[in-house]
This record gives sequence, structure tokens and C-alpha cells, in this order.
Amino acid sequence: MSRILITSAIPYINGIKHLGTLVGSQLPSDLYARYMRQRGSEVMFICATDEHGTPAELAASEANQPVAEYCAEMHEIQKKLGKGFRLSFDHFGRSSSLRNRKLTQHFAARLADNGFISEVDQKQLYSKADGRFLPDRYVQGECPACGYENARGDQCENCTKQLDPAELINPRSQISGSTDLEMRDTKHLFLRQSELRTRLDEWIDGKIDWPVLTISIAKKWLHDGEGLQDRGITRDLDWGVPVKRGEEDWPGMEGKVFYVWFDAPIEYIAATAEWADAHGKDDSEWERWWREDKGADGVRYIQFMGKDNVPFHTLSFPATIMGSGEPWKLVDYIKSFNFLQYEGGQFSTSLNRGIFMDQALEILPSDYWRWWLLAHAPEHSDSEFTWENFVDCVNKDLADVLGNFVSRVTKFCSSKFGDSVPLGADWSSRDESFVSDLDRQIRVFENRMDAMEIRKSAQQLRSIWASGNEYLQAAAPWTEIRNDERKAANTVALALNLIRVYAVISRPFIPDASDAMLAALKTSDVSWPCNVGSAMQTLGPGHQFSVPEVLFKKISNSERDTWKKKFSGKRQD
RNA sequence: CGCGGGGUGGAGCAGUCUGGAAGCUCGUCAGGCUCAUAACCUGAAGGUCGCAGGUUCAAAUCCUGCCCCCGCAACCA
Repeated sequence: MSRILITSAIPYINGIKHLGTLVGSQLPSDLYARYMRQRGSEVMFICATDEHGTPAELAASEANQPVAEYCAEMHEIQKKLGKGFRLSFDHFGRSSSLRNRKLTQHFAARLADNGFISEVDQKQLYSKADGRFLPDRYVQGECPACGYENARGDQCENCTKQLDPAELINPRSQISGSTDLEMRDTKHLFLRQSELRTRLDEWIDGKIDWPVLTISIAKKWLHDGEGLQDRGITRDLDWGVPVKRGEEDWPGMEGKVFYVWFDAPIEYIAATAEWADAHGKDDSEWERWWREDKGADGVRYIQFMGKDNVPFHTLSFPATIMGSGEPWKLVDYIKSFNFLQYEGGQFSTSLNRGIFMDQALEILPSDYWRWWLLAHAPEHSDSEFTWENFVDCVNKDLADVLGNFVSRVTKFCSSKFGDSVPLGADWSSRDESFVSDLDRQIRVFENRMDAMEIRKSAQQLRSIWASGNEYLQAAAPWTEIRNDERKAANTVALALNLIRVYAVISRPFIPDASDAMLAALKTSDVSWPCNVGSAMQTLGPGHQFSVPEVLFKKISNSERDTWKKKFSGKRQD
């Protein structure tokens, strides 16, 4: 049995995520995890909240909460929303966990032992009013080049010039607005990625089957300009993993924490350890997923993420693992996504533009979102959510094609033969050819799912749904029944079995509807239709069923217009 | 010359690596069916494949130049 380790990029703790975040990693990874489980693989599916960093501190202070409390609360909210979207994580961890703290400190020690950490003296702006060092982005002032008033310390948004915070005229803290700033000396640890450049380059070169998007971003960072640069992995903050060299203090680094992008990917490992802890398992249970010397050599590890995360997963995190000199599992395949646009622009957390996870679930069941988002996953370029497209697609695919098929079959059978699978004649040649065609179509579907071609998988699944309607139209049991009742009974029996097959193969996309279909058919048999011929006879004559409620209610134009207006810019709770 | 992705009937996409009759879904129009969520099935109309050159018997696909859209650009995460 194959073993698959799947991680989704971990969402930042700060606030409720929008649909773009969902479709960029959590949802497609869930699709794949569910599919692989159904196909019989042993799956470990991990996600977590990324809790450290300045934005979390600021959000907490805005909410008048201690940052730890704020994060704990937001973690529970994100966890609940994940459940709402039926994300089937084996564990949804926290980067602020003790496990991650220990592991992050361990990696830092190993990297230092192996000479991959350097200490660098820097000068950085300190805000006395805020009592903190200011990240470049949190310094505002007048651009020395164009005079723009609100240029940021890293770059002027007006003229795009790259800046050093020291260059700004009349710099002020973006946090408090205070102008009482001074340059202070501070020392930071740098991960010497440049030393690992050749190894990383060769490693990436071996990944010939990775998506263009993943490779091109990694190569750009490796080769652009001076090549891969060393990266600061510590910050002057309170909230984070304290800088330690393993268990030991790190002289000169007192009061500093590791930068979130150092500890966040390590949380993939730590969260698996958290999973073991939560289930009372010992360390070997999680190590067999991550340590090649402890059983992980047979594991295939797949990461899902948005394109903004690619550099950290193709370079920084692998550098951390390679530099440790320990046999940790490196990623085998990275599935990366472009961004989802909203009605001609970007989703915006700050402007509350677009649809957020909590709002989405308030207005429609998760399957509606899952289906549309997956069928339109931004795999090859950015894609765009529009209400027209969403409503048309969901009404057509889910309500008309799939939902209506279930409805017409169960209702017809119920009224003509009663609420159990009728005993029919033998399969006709039409039935035989339909089943063999279905077999072929399901094999195509498997190939696309195996390849993580998400849009194409959705397209193929839809086409399989449509073939059921074609079959019914051609067999026309409502006509057959007048001449040959057993022939009609056979068609109906086959169609009822087809509903079960639909429930099984559609399950990774629309788990709730799958449950509803299986419940109506009074079966819990979700075995994958490897042999379609026998799968189509699973429910034998006499097997009871019930006519289900409407599987997918159609969305009206007035609902569509209301929602479009509601989510156009200002969030209204 | 910062980097990458994209530009294919009204909308959204596949096809480009490995040149060989332009395909899918929605929408539109016509027909059929009447079991079903005014649903389903069949058929039709609609594209000089961003622009201009080049290679070739043959170019959406290969080469050169240009235009447009989007994203990224390392201390936001």
C-alpha cells in the first residue's frame, strides 16, 4: 500500500481567509487526500495555522487581547471553518506549539553546527513609542525619489523604487504614527542558502515533472541577479519561537525570535508530531512519515500551495532540511496555484472585498463552493470568480445534471416499482456498451486525479454525470415500461447503481452530497469502482432505498444579485 | 532590456512540449422527450487561435520582433 504525505500551505492566523486562500492550497490538497484514501493509500494530511510575526501581534493589540489568546481564538475559528468546508486534515496544528518550538530550535542548532548559519550585525529602525523594531514595511515616509507621502520602507508604491527605510524623509511608524524613531544596532542570524545553491539547483533539476509555475519561480530565485541570497531568519519581536541553539541559549540573541518563514514550514513536521501526541501515539508513529531512517523512505510527499509560497518551499525549507544533515523527508512534488481574482480585481482582506470563508458557508452549503472552486482552480493562470459564472456553473452541473439525475431515477422507480431495486431482465447490448464506456471514462478520471489535474478531473467527472442522462434518454424506461416491464426494471436498477457509483467517485469533490446519495440508497459501500461491471450490480434486486430531498437547490437570480451587491466591497456582518 | 504566467467563437477554458482537418462547458437558436429540480437528450449558428514577419508541402503549435492583461520582485506573510 502506498503511503502519501500531503501538506497544505499553512494559512496565517490573522483573520478569516477568503476563497482565494482556500482554493490555492487547502481545497485541492483535501481533494487529493480524499481521493488517495478512497483509492486505498495510507494518507497523512497535515495543515496548521501560521501564528507568529508582526501582523499577529498588531491584530491582537487591535483586539485588545494578549497575542497568545488572540491566536488561540483565531485558530479555533479557522479550524471550525475548515471543518465547515469538510477539509479532511488528519491534524490541524499550530505553529506556536511546543513541538514546533523544539523542532525549530533543533533545526537551528543543526544548521549552526554544520556551518549554515551566520551572525550578521545590522542597523534597524527602532520605534520608542511602539517599543519595537520596525520591519521595513512598517515604516512610512516621503519617497526621496518622487516625493510620495506614504512610501513604505521597502518600496515606494507610487514610483516602485526600492528603498531602504533610512532613505525615507520624515520616517514614521506605520503602527503608531510616531516619528520618534532611531537607528539601533541589532544582530541577526542568516541562513546561508547561498552555500546550498548548487545542491538545491541539482535537486530542482531532478524534478522534471513539476509544474512550470513551480520550477520557473524556483529557478528565478536561484539564478536571478546575484543568485540565491542568504536569508535573515530572526526578528526582534516578542511573539515567536525564541532563538535558541537546540536546548542551549544563543549568546547575543536574547529576546529575539525566529522569523516566521523559518518556523512555519517546520510546523508541517511538528504538526505531525502534534497529531501523534493528540492520539496518544509515540514518536515512531510520526517519524515514519518524516524520517527516511525511520520508515519514511517509502513515503511520497506532496505539497500544495499558492505561487507566493513557492520560493520558501522550493528553496528555504529544503535548504533547512539539507543543511541539517539529518535524513528528513524532502518534498517529492509541489503542486502550486495561481491566484483567484474576484469580479475583475483582487480579493482584499483589508478592503473586505470578495467572499470570506465564514460568509460563504452562511449563504450556501460547502459542496457548492467546493465544486466551483475546484472546477475553476487557478492551475495554469489566474482565474476569476464572478457571480454569473458561479451561479450558472453550480446550477447547471450540480442541480441540473447530477441532482436532477438522482431525482428522476429515484422518483421514477419509486412510482413504478416501489422503493427497492427492481428485478430486471439481463443487460441489453446498450447496457453493456454503456457500462464499458463508463469504465473507460472512470479510468480517464483516475488518470487525471492521479496527475492532480484538478480542472480536467472536474470536467471529466461532469461528463460522467452527463452520460447518465444520455443513457436514460436513450433507454427511455418510461416508454419501455409500457411494452416490457422487466426491461424497464433493468434500466432503473442500472441507473440506481449508477447513483451509487456517482456518490463514490464524486466524493472527493462533494462529500456532503455523496453522503446524501449513499444515505438515500441505504448503503455505506464506498469501494472504488475498479471493476465497473460489478460495481454496477452492487445494489441487487430488493435493496431498499428512499427518494432523497433535493440534492442541490438552484440559486435564483435574485439571490445572485443580492450576494453580488453584498460582497462588492464593504463587509457587512 | 528585472522575472514569471496568460492572450483561442458572446463568457470561461483545453489543445502548443512531440506541426498535419479548431475541441469542451456555459450562453444563443431549432428540434426531441415528458421520468425529473421549467429539468433532460439531439442538432445548428458563431472563431483569419493578440499583431507583424519567417521556416515548412503544412503553423494555434517551431523561430524573430512587437502589443496588451495579470502576478511576483526576497524585512507583509
